Amino acid sequence: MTKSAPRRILVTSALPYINGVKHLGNLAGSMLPADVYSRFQRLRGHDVLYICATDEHGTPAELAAQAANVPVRQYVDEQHEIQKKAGEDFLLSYDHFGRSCSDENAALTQHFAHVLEANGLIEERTMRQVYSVDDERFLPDRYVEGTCPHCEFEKARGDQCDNCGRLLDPVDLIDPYSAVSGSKNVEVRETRHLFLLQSQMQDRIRDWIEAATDWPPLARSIALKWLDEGLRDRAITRDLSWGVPVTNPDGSIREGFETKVFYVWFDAPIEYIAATEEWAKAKGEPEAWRRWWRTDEGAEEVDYVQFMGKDNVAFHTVGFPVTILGSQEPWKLVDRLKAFNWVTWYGGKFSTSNKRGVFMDQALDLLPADYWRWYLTANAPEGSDAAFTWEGFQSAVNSDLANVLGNFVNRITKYCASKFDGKVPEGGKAGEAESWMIAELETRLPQLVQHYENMDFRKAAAETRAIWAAGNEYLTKAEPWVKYKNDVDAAAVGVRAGLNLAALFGIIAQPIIPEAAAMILDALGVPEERRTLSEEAFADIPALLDALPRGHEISPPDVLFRKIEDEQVAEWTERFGGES
RNA sequence: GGUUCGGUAGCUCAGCUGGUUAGAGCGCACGACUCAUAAUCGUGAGGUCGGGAGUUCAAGUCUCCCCCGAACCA
Repeated sequence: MTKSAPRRILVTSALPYINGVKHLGNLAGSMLPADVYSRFQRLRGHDVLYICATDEHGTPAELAAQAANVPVRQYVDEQHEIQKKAGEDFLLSYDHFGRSCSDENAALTQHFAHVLEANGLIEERTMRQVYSVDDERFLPDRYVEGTCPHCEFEKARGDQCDNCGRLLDPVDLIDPYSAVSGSKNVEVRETRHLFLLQSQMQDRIRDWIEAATDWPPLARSIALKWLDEGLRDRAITRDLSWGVPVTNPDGSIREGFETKVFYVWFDAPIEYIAATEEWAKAKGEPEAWRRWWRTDEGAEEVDYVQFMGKDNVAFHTVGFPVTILGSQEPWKLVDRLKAFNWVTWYGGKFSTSNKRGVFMDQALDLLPADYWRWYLTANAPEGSDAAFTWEGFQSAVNSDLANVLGNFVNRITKYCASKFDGKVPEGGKAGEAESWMIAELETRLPQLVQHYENMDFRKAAAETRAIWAAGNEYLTKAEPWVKYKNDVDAAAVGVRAGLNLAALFGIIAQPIIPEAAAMILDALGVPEERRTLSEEAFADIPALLDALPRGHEISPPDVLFRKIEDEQVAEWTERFGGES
């Protein structure tokens, strides 16, 4: 048997913006699948580093702080803690949950800017931007509103007109006003900014993307589309106070940039690297991050997997790689990329600003994390947008978790407790029913592993469920309660296999529903070192049905999953406005 | 407007490079069982694979046109 060497796998999920607790759509489209994948690979025995962080810079953060009437720093501190807690409560197994406002990120962002400029990829240019006198600030495009020069729609945003759909330049708006304050006291001013000359990187990026043949179609097509349209040079600084200061290589503030910072678009992805530095420092090995990111220091052998919603694909396939490749330094680039569509909410989208949908903290007030994790994984928006419905959620929880898995564990452990003194029984010989079960596992377990490796999460969940369901079928075939009447040894085989199946079901459930899985495994007394999905663990499948030590004592767990009642669905539908 | 992705049983979805009677889960109907969270197991109900045309010995699976939906466009 070949024992494969542990791989080193770096996982990142798109950085949630600092502005408020994320909704279930955000969760399902990046953090959750990244977590499930990380857990799976750890259980395979690989060395996984899962990094995430809050994206804390930018105008929305400043304005939100202003609205809350607190200093920006305080606002982001508070919001970061809230999001960190929400992630922990959802059992997201980050190795580190960092912050893009860290010193590490500031230093690294400045470093990249210096290197890119030295390589001739950054230059200062003058641009014209709308300035709001009353707000005392330059307005980002979408914070300028006015009359569309094309269709005369009166509430066109500076970046695009919602009426005619045309892309706009905010300086072309008629009667512009500030969307921040409503003030019409705005004017166009000239301001100097750093531009990243993406156009010069066009060929390098195309070569790189065309070599990445195993990217999913969604990611590839988005990236190639951008390239086909031609990469544009882009301002990477903004007239703002909250962000990474623009410095010279010696650390002093760059002349003319005293009131400017880098644009979040530029510094946020760099935080993937910087957060790894934060992680390394926190664990007292300040250089440990380098072997994950520097290809000249060991990162060449790392598999780097990124998870994100489809809106982020362009930044990860084109924007960030321009920074990395343009630096001409040996940084790790993404190897595999998994993009998700949206979870929709009764015909529309989840929306943070409109408070549409269910948010992470609210969800956990209703039910434990595992319930949501299961539903959102089994119905992940992989192939297309996926509709969240309370009925679908109820059905997934009641049928898959309570009836198929929960009831299986319950029935076999209770029966063992009542007839075999709560001990894994001795005696008997495996027969036809066991052969059937083994054959099922021999085809299904490898498929399960393959689905995870392919990052097909819906299929992985479906296969997990099919294996659970096969356990119930097995018990029907083995029917120990019938055999018990005449042949206790024959019944013992079924109970023993059933208990071992329960253990196996807990083991394979761990990536998706870690809490319930742990309850099952604890109840059966499965030792930590056996809670693995490694190749060795699945090498001898017949042995899996007789793995628990005979005579070993088990205890039926408490109810693993409580069913969702129709009344609850009705109440939640009412409360969250689920019916449209 | 451009581009991309979808439109398959009541619902949610699988169906690589075209090839026997189009599949799964849920729901539904009927049956079985009783260890179990009225759980489980079995059987079934027969969907013009959005519409039209074409290529082919053969198309849900390729080509073209149309209709509907969604997303993206820095």
